[in-house]
Amino acid sequence: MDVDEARVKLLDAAEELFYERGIQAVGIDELRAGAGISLKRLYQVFPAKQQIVEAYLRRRDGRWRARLAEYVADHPDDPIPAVFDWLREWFAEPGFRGCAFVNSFGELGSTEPGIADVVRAHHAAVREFLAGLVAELDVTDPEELTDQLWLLLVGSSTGAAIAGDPALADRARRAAQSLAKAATRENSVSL
Amino acid sequence: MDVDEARVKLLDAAEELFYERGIQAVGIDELRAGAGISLKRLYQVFPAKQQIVEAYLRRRDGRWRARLAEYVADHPDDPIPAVFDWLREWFAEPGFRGCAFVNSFGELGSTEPGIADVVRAHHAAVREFLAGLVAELDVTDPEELTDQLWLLLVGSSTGAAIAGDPALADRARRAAQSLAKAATRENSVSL
DNA sequence: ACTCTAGGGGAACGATCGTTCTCAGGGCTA
DNA sequence: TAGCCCTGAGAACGATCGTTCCCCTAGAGT
Repeated sequence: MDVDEARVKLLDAAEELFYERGIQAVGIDELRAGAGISLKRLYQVFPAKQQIVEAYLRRRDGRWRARLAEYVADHPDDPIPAVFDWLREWFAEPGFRGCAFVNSFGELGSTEPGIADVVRAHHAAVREFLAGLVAELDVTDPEELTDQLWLLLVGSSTGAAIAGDPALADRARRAAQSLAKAATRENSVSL
Repeated sequence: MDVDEARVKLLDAAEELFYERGIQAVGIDELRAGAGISLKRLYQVFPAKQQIVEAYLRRRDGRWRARLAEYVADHPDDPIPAVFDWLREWFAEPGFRGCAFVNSFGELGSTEPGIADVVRAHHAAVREFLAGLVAELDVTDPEELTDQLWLLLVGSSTGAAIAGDPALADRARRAAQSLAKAATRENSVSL
């Protein structure tokens, strides 16, 4: 087992354990056991727990947005509703526990600036993705609609976790469509 | 200093410290020092930290909803926009760090069932409050609009904390108005 | 004035955490 | 085969946590 393989196994274990139970609730030794590596290897790959946390969040950011982008690319006719269709699938996955970045921010955002930075970067990137979808539409205020879609995405992720109701994605989906329709120049002109 | 006074001082310190830095990051001794009471008193009032946490969340739930309800009652002409006006004021307060319940849920929701229960109760109560406002309107699907307003509330609270932008309340406010208008029976009939 | 008791300050305890250190073993080269 | 270095397993360390215990003082009641 070389360093690269250990890194992958460690991040796999970190993702599973940190997301399920929170960051501070998972100890280094549990991480080591979950990854099936030795403590020496672990500290060789990441010299401190905080770096494991940030690497976990960064990898999850990339994978999460890639999955979303892939789903949306597969539904080019209705990209914005597709976002919320994909969210609904995500909400219904076993072990869904809300947005890992929101959770991490609530737990450590005020204590560990590095974590707060990763969380802000993730949400900025998600917002940029949504901005790309909005740019395809002819809306009077793209920034406004982008932020509103982002609010629905964040709200439904968090709300679905707390209420335990994946159907909130459908509520958000219809809200998004309604807002998008109201924002289109075509619509406001025709009225 | 009697027990009741110690309880109040303790919850005041708990609210300030837990909200600012997270629950696990604040130790019992820091809580004791912040409240200005002795360790003996502290354990006389609450026999365990977990009970302090739940009492803190319960008191915050009541106070937060009372402040919101009072503000909305003072603006009877536009109750739903008033919700988001009040949110904007809250977001702009120094030390705003998002929804205490969302943060606590992310930190300990999967580990401490008692905390998860308080968080769910808070959000259910907020939803009920919004449902009362929606009930004043003549909408075709009150449940749908209630959930959508709730998503905007949760999303803007969390989003404003992460993005550090109180103006997201305005985005949410206009989204809420747009959704409410689109949902009214009057509007759908006139089209 | 003497006793009794409640309360404050803070040491002590046991558990757990992140991190470092020790040591034995096993594959490599000479 | 002998020496060497890297690794794995896990003990050890120092810090910190929640909680309990001890000791001393101060004030009320007789």
